[in-house]
Amino acid sequence: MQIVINVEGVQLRSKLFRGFGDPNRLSILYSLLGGPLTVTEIVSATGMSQSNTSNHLRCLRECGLVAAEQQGKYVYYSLSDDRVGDLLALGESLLSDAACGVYQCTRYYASEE
Amino acid sequence: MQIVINVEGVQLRSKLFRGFGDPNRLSILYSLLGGPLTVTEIVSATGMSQSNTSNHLRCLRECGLVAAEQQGKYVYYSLSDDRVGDLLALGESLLSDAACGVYQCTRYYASEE
DNA sequence: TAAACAAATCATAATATGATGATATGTTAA
DNA sequence: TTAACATATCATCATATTATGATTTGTTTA
Repeated sequence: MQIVINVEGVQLRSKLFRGFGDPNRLSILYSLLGGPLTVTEIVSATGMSQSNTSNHLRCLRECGLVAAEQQGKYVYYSLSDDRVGDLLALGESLLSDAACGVYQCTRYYASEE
Repeated sequence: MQIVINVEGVQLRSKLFRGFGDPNRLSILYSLLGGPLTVTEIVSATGMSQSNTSNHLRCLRECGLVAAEQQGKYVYYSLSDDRVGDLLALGESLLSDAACGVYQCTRYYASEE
């Protein structure tokens, strides 16, 4: 099997995964697994600042991972597709496997010394 | 459904996805879908420099997404787990859905103006 | 052991990303 | 229309990430 994807295609795909690749965005996605939440609810669920939450929500929204719907003075956010949850679950599965070395990876967010 | 994950757990999970979140690393992973390759083969398959390839391979290796095996003067790299390919496939599925807005996302690797 | 090739590492510079505080916009209800 | 609250945006700074060229380490074969 040989799969060839052009440069543009790879960038597109990496953008999708990068949506999941930040702790704060991932916190937001996890918080939405239970159903739609307002921004204020996401703020209190994640402990992030309002501004930071809004910035990351924009990223997630632009990348199509979450959907926003205004209701009165609230904006409800939700996962845009079941497969977003599926991807999270598959990540869980990979991580829970002892063979996966992510625990030892010190490349990101880890004190190197 | 309510899922609570501590800060450490979220960082761990985001590290996993960040492995997929770079165009060059993703190119490497795609090149390995067809089976194990040596570093030199990956270099020519992806067009990346040897040094850059090696750097990203280290990242992927430390995060447990690929496995390395020395054979003579070559080091063969391969996907460490079928679920790595599954994750790529799930990403494909999400992307192929018109509802997904990744195409419009200009946050990364896109000329804004 | 020396040459030739494969792969990894290192220091550095350029760039991308993320967090913050201040501010602006939008919505409801008094 | 004003006050109060919800959300988004902006400019800026600190930091993380990436790519590069030079160098080093490791392996095989002559």
